[in-house]
Amino acid sequence: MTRLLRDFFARDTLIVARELLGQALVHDTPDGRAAGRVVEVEAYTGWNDAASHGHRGLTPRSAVMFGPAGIAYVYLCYGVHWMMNVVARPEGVDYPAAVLIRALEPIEGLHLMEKRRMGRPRRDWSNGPGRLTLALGIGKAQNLADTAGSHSALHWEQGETIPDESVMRGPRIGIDVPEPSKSLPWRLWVKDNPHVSRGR
DNA sequence: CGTTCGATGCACT
DNA sequence: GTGCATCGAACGT
Repeated sequence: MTRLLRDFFARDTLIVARELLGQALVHDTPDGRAAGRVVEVEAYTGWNDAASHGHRGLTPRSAVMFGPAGIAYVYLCYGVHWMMNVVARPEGVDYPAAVLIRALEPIEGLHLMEKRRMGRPRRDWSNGPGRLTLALGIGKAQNLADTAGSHSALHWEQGETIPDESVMRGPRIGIDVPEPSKSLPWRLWVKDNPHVSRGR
């Protein structure tokens, strides 16, 4: 198994988002290991991205998006759901950027994932940003974790390469559209994969 | 199948 | 005080 290290994340945000498709997100916990293949992501990047938490400048919450690539940005949404991002940006630039992980295909620790998802059907274990964090046991404690460290409990392992013809792109989900930047096609997913989120 | 709507914590104004 | 990068229960087809 080959881990994805700093160099992978220290590149253009859209390149990282594209290449994250097909890679494995792995979390080792006292309960065991659980892992899923990335099948859906969203990029949030740059000063002009009005949908990005970094858009309004550096705040206590968004500071991580201005920091080193490979660090996890985990935050609570709607008071209920934890969302996981990974900081992705070339070195030597100063804008905020991260990739939101929106859906995984379960590949390891299936028993553990089923337990964490309380017996729901397998297809619903990790087909949404708030669901995959439950399935992998990711929460507040993983915010600021270094996913690119060579011994990190939360990390990435090299998976399959998704061919260009299987990569679909469209507007990001759950954001209002008035600002032009919000309709950018920065949601990427694997074509026809049943574990992609439904989107509302 | 589909749609609606309440839950819920916290960063930010 | 306001507004979310959502989910799942509950209801109507």
